[in-house]
Amino acid sequence: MGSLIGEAETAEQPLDPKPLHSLAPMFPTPPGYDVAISDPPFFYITPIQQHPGPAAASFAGPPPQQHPGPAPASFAGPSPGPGSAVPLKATPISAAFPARRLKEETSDEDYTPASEKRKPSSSSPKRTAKRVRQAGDSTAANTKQRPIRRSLSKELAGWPSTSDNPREAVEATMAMFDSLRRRTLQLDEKEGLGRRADLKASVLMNHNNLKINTLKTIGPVPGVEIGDIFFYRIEMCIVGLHAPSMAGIDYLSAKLAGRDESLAVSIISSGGYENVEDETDTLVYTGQGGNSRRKEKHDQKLEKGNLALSNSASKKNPIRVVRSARDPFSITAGKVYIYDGVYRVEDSWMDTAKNGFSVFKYRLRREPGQPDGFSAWKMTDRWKANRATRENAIVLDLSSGAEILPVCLVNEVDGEGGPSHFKYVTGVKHSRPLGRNRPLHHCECTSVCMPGDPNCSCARQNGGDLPYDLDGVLARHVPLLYECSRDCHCTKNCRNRVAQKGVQLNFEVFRTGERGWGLRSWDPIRAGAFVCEYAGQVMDETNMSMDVQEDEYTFRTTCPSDKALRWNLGAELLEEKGADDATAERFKKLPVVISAKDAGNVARFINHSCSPNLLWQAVQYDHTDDSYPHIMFFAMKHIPPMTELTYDYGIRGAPPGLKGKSPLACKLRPCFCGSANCRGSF
DNA sequence: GCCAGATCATAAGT
DNA sequence: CACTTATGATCTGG
Repeated sequence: MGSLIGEAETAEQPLDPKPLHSLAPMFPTPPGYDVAISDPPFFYITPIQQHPGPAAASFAGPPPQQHPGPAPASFAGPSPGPGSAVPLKATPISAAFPARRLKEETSDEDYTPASEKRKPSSSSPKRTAKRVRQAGDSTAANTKQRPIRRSLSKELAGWPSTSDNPREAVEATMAMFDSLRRRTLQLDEKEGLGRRADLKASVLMNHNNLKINTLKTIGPVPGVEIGDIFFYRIEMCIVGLHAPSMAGIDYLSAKLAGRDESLAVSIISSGGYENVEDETDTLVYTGQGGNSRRKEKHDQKLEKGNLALSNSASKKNPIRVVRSARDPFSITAGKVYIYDGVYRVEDSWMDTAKNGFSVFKYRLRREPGQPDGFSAWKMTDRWKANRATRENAIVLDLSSGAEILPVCLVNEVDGEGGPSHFKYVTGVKHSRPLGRNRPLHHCECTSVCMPGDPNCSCARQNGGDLPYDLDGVLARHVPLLYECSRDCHCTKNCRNRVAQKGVQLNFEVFRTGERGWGLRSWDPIRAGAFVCEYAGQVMDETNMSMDVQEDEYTFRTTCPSDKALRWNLGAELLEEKGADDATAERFKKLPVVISAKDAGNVARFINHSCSPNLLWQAVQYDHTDDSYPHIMFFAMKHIPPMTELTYDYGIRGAPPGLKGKSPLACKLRPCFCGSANCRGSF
């Protein structure tokens, strides 16, 4: 077997000295395939697609350069004209489901929720804090598909295309996927069929042509940046970073590559094999196969991904590498995948695994000059293990012990010694007692609240859904969210107690370039995860006199931004009713104003961005005056460690179309968020 | 009570 | 079409 590798290397030796781009024009284009060549070292190859959605039609070269060749035009087919690149216009979602009906064919009419089919014998559900799962799900129930009736065409007008702005397209695609996934999970759990919502969301994406970058590429994928994180393998398929849903090695087959050899394009090091992960610029990767949990173990063969990697060892083409880590906030041993840029195979050999069978080994070296990816994780891991190792720290705990985890204060930019004095508090203080005359809402659930329990009054208060999943991830942005209160009979482990438990992240307040102090986290934050509350003094706006200076430490609700409203897009598409519920009308402007000038928490350092990664969610649990809820921040997208946290401050003063305008028409401040769609001021 | 391994259904490719 | 690849969630046994 070892000689096979040797042969492959020897056979390719004559070609080696040439860089890939000089080889590229020599690739013949097989019938039925288009090969487009851009500047080195990237080229794009695809079979001609039957569904020439804009993803294929408008596919451009790696940013910022545009695709030079005429090849993309040949993908176009009946593609929409410029400016109308909406894949779903021609594809109503009714075509999307049922994705694949299994044997017991059911129509939407005779669809019965599994909860109604449950056997009486299984009526004693296991209720533990950790394994909260509806008992009695049958295999038959698991084959059911949730019907989706709405057409996507209306909602997806203006859907970003990869050619307009690849980054925006990737973010929108990720947001859509996770919104579909979270809502699918929330709905399925109620019926006891909450399995693999990630795959269900992916099928929906696929059948609506919502996947992007479907052409396999060598080198970077447009819009996917080094350091981007993913919480499911399937998320990387959807944005074209790594096509196989399971296999760790993605490659261009010989036929697709238009040559006599396959080439590896992407690998995922997910901990299933004995890979060497210590270094951040090299990786020793084990080939695939022979490791099945279901069948007998055997020697690895030089085929498929292994063969492609061996070919890449002699071709030296760039290979995207995804590393993985344990998700620190998942109670079910979830993983985080981190895109770490491109590597090249340096060496390959055969080895014997611990189980005695032979495996292929590949040493890959990271291309120099790329931004930090996985190495940032190693850095934050070190700081978490020993906070004193944080360089340029001014204060190791800005909260002076008020938070569960210390808040570091660092300045790597200038000579500022720290923010002006304030008192660190973790909650809000009201100037008058609130809703004392009404009893707190509460449920009678024993142990923990369960999805689908018709007797849980907290679920009823939240429109029949528990708002969070088992990991505390928010399913949807809602006008007002009710967590379980101190009068609820459930335990502190109930999944409906999330934001009330306070901050669980390792934060640091840091000096930004142009925006004063900012906030970021040493931990990864997944979309929907709770970040922090806006703490401070709650002001009564009606009594607020004009001379009360509104400053940078004042939180004021505005109508949620478009981005925050569109966070629910996927969820709305799963509803049988219209998606128009999610308009600004549902989110009334609240009178609550919070000043963090004299007293506050980390939230007072969160800067504005027109392209934010946080949204605020009104949450109630400790009083009954719904005009003055807690203001809780949640992640709108997956946020890698050390990324500045921002939210959209909204348009202050009297934005057009908004009634009940603020009496404090305050001066607009210039915006330095630097995003592509920056409004310029806020 | 915890963890490794078993079990199960699954997507997207060859 | 059969087969491979291995995930993610839960279940089971030591």
